[in-house]
Amino acid sequence: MSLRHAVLGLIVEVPGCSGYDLLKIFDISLAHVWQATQSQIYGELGKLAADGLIEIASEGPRGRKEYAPTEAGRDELRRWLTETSPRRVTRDEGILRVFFLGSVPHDRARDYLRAQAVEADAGHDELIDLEHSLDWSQDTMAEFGRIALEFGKRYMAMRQEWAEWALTQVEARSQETG
Amino acid sequence: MSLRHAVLGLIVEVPGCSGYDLLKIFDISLAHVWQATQSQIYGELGKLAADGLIEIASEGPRGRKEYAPTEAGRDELRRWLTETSPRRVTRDEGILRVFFLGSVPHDRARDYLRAQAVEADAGHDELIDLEHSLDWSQDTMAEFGRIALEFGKRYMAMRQEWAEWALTQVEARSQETG
DNA sequence: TTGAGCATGTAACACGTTACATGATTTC
DNA sequence: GAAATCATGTAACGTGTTACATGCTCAA
Repeated sequence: MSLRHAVLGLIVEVPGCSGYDLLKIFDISLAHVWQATQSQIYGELGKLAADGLIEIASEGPRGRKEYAPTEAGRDELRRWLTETSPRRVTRDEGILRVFFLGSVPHDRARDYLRAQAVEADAGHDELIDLEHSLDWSQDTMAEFGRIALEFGKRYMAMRQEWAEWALTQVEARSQETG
Repeated sequence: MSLRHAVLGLIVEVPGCSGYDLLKIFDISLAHVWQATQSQIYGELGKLAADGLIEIASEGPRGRKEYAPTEAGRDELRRWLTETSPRRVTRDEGILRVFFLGSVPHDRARDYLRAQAVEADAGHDELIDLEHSLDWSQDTMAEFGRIALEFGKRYMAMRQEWAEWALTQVEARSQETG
């Protein structure tokens, strides 16, 4: 139930935010960590409110609903963080495809790995831009947000280096076999 | 539809394998790349066969069904690899939690990051064991399997280094604020 | 006044997880 | 003959995606 806790956590960290605000946070700050769609977010807000973990603190123009955590909600967030362990769910289509690159001509495999390197580089740039666009001095998530961002940067750099290394491996093999 | 292509790809690469064999391959070789459950695998095999991308090559004892790809199946695998791009779906509960570590006492946050470092190290060891247990000389996936494995090893190493760096950051901050 | 952006919600479908259910073969 | 392992399948439920549907407010 990570989406539930992602939404709950954001309501705790960003008080007074609405579903619409959350949507932007997911699209920008959490884009590389936990994706969520608009319908998931609104759905989860309704469930969290029904379960008494968050509540509508105020209503604004255009039907805007600003949420705040309840005490039960804060407790649940802490419980999740301290009494449960994250599970590692691994699904990486980019790497999955590598297993099957033997089914396509060598030059196609090389194209693929080159594209992977480019993608990783673009992802790295995206994170640098994000780093510059956020107002860290104001942000309650400043300390741990920076730590998560650093992970993203290292991840993208590693991925790019790996793809470039992989290219050298495939090219060496192409020479051998002709 | 990555699961579909993961199953199809394995039927192409490992001819004569059954659902049961596939299950083991997913649990061992693909554990860090694409998880799948038994019910997903059997379900997908049925759909792939119904769509004419694979077929039952022979039946063994205990109801065992050995599959082989059809020409349409091989074509579809190549089409997937060359004409579509992998999409990056990012969901990492371990990193998600980092965003909310400000909600728990500093020493709990440190415990969490320490556990992350230990987990990454264990994952690295698991991949080393896998590397030693596979018979690379016989394996049709040898070349690209090795490249994927190298990714896993770099990923785990990077993750461990990051968690250890994160710990130093949090510890420095603890000193400052008391 | 019109368009951009704010703001919420639902319905249908696809994908993934857990648990249940069954039975054959081999090995000790 | 009992246990381990091989082997397949389904049902119920939970999560995630896509598309649809609606309406308000503010600024140019």
